[in-house]
Amino acid sequence: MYPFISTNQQLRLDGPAMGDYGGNWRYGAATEGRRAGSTPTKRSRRDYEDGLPRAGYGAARDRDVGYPRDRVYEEQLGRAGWRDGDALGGGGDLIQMGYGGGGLGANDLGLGPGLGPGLGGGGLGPLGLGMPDENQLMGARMGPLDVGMGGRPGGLGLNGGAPEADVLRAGLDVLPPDASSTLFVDGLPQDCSRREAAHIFRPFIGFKEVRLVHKDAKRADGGKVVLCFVEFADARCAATALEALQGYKFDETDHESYVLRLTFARHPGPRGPARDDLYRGGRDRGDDYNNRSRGGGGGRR
DNA sequence: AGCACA
Repeated sequence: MYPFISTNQQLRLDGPAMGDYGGNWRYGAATEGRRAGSTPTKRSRRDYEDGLPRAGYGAARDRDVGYPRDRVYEEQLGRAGWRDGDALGGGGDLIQMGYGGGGLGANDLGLGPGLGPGLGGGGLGPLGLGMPDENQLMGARMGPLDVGMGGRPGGLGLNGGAPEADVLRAGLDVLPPDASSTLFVDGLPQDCSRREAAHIFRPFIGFKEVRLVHKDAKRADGGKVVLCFVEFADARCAATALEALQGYKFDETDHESYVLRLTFARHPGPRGPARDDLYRGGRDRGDDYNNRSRGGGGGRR
C-alpha cells in the first residue's frame, strides 16, 4: 500500500481530536509529503488512467514554505478544467488527499472502506448518511459528516473545523493527465542564473533541482533563450509549483518582460534521482549556483 | 509557442 496513508493518523473524524486540526496535522502531512517525494512520477499518471484515487495538490504540504499559496488555491478552485468530470461527480477528492499526503484518507476517517468513492466532490452518498444527492452537495459542500464536527459552509465538510481554506481545498483538485514531476519553464530572462532560477522553485515542497538550458531563439536574431527544467519529487509537487508560479514576473515593475510560463515537461525526469553531484561534473556551466554547490570547489569557505 | 539532460 502506499505510504501516504499513514499520514493522517492525526486526523480523527470520529474522535475529539478534531480540535487539533489547526495544529499538528498539517505538519504531519507536510512531512509525509516529503517522504512521498521518493515516489516515482509514473505512479500518479498511472493512477489517473486507472481511475484510482488521484492526488490532490496537497495544500497542506506547502503550509510550511511561506509561499503565496492562498492565491494558488483560489485559482485552483476556479480551475474546473483541471478536474475531470468524474472527480466533480464524486470521483474521490478526499481520497486523493489521503493518498496525496495532503489530508484525509478514507481509512483515517474511521469511516470504513465504503467511504472511498463517495467522497469525491463532496459526494457522500455511499456513506449511507442520507445525503440527498450530489448536486446539493456540490452546492453546499456540507454533508452529514459535518454535523457535530464543526464543518463550515463552503468547505468539503470532512475537514470539519479546519480553519484554513486551503486545507479544505487540498483535495479538490486533480492532477492534469499530463502532469509529471518535471516542469518546463519558459520565459526566463536571458541572464538568469541557475541559482536565480532555483530560488524561485526551492520554496516548494518536493523541489529537487533546476536544469537550465541555453538555446538559440527561433528567430535567429542572435537571441538566446533560457529554458528551464525543474525537477520535483512527484507530479503533485510539480503541479503545485506550476500553479503558483504561472505568470510569475521576474521584474514586477516591468510589465512587458519575463513572465514565466510553466508546463509539465514533455519528457519528464532526469535519469535517476536528482542529486546535487549529478550536476557538478562536466555539464557545469560555471554559474553561481553550480559553483556554490561545489562545496569547497570555488575557493569558498 | 518555445522542451534538455542522460
